[in-house]
Amino acid sequence: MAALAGVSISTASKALNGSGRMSAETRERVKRVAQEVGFRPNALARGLITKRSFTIGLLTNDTYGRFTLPVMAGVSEELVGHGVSVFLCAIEDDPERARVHVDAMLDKSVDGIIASGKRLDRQLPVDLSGLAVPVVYAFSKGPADGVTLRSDDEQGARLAVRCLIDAGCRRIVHVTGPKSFLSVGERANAYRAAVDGPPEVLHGVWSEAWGHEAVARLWECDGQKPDGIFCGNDQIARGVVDGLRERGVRVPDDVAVVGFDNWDIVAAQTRPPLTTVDMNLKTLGREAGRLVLAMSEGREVQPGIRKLPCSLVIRQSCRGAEVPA
Amino acid sequence: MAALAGVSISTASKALNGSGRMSAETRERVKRVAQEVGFRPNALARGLITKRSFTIGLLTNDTYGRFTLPVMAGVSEELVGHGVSVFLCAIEDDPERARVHVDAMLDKSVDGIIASGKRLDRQLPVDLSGLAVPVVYAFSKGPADGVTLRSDDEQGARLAVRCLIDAGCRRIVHVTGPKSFLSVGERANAYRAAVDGPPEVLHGVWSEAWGHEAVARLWECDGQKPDGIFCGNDQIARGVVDGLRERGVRVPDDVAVVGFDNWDIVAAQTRPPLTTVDMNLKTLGREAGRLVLAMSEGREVQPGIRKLPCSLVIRQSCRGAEVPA
DNA sequence: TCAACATGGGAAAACATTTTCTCAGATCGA
DNA sequence: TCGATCTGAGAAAATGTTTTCCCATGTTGA
Repeated sequence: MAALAGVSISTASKALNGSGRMSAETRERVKRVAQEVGFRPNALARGLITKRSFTIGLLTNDTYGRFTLPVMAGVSEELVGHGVSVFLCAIEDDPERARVHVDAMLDKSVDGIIASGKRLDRQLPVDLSGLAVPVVYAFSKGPADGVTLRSDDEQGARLAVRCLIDAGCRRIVHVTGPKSFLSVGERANAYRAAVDGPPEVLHGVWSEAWGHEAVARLWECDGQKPDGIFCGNDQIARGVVDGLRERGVRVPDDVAVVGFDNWDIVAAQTRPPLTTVDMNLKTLGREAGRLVLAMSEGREVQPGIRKLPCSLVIRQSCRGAEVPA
Repeated sequence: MAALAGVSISTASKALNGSGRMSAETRERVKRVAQEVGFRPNALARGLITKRSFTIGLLTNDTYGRFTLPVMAGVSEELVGHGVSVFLCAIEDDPERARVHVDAMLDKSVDGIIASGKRLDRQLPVDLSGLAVPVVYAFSKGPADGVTLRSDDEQGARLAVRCLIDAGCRRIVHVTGPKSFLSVGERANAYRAAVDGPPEVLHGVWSEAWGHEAVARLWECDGQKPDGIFCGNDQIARGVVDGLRERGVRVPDDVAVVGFDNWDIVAAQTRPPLTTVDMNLKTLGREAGRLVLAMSEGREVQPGIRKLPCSLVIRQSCRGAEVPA
């Protein structure tokens, strides 16, 4: 212990923490010695007395999917700089396992919990309200009086539609996922409001196959063909682009396409690579970390839903403002 | 505290931990009361004295990729049942951040560390040898005297080639990634040993585009065409399948294709869905959790590289034993 | 010169457990 | 009946910090 370098344990503690009273010289000396011997205070002992463990828990039911992965990375990155480590709790929609994880975290006196999921209109299979620790919901549904973070899907959809309009599209249709998803409804509403002509929304499932089929439906009926397609996610967009190519329709020259999610593996490998909406989930994770930290430090945080803006990643399936005027 | 129910604190502790001496009746009573009031010992205080925090750290530099995701889930699932929580440490190949994470974990007295990455021939950008806590390397390169867990890529490749042979293929080529990857060499070696005719290995990058190009090369030279293609990963396989379809070659009837990784989003959406090799990374994660737990409990674990078997997921691009004899 | 006060630093309590000691009473063998 | 052993349970130490007091000594003002 660094106290061997001149002062008592209590003085050393105060020196390192910037509390207590002592000469500037003593404080400096203690700090220097601590630095030299590489002293690191034991977080367990510290946590025992301060009631802060510098630890938070991240609950997620999305262990294979792509949504919470960037969220997790964002949380971890944001917090490590503050000395806070993150417990990863993978629950597979299993209430029992969730309970076990939450209990384990509470035993370890976590300073807060972030609940994260793969759908922002579904709750995790465990009730986190009434816990003694603060909870932040990130890309997951929370209670009405909770602190919730989510992407602004309407704004994202507007971005997509605007990009198509800027590219000169006059007849834009929306091919998207099941109506049961909240975000599907929101994106569709924003699409309807943003588009000039009469809106046309095709609902299906979140797959490439549905993208194919949607193209088939659009092209195999008579009537005017669209010159722009806004897709509910990148998988559908890929199916759409593939379907168009197979029909000899050129993307983006004949029809421009915009996706949603910026799922790199899909968006970048599509021919041509997809212009798509990015929900900035890593930023969302960082924000969740920031908020839960603030709450754990007793700072007041307004409950409610915070919508974080999406951004548009322009690749080649829609070139946006390169419109000829 | 449950000690209010008849006995002293020390007796209560001994009752709940099964240590010390007391009448069976007392022990039962304490346990029952603890259960009733929902008593949960404080892990910080316990860790302070027992030197076990029931906490391990998971270091990964693969925050977007698909490899450590299932590994992480496996670790978390395996350990939570033992009361152990897992610290998620996302380091982006950044030695500085890695250092910070490791320090934070050591401060919190983790019982062990699992180092996980996206390539099993690359070390994480931080030296974990000489730490006071046990380290397990999972899908990441470790030191020679370390405990390392990895997939058995040679066995996986044999599975793939055998499936093609069983499907009746006589001329099988291998389209794979860059030579610089250890696993590429291993899979190629196993392929060469398992195949009947003269081997042919095409190296490229890990992309669909390369799969396309490989098909172009194979079909645009004269000479015998392959009737089976073993691909280095699912993305290449998808490119190959798409390339074949565009040439009017039927899969699997004219040419059977097997991929590697079982990356669901790619393998299942390919037309036809890919038969592919699964590295069972979740199982690998569980095993890593098991090992690090054992080591943290002082049990002896043999250093060395443990290869875990791959399995074959049969979909439609190669139907295996449905060979007509 | 003396009380009042500021300054620097240490002693000890507190945190919630586990673990080692100790000790009174019961049991047992001779 | 007496020492020895066994049994059940509590007291106290220990874990590594932070924090609250407290006490010297020095300084200031009257």
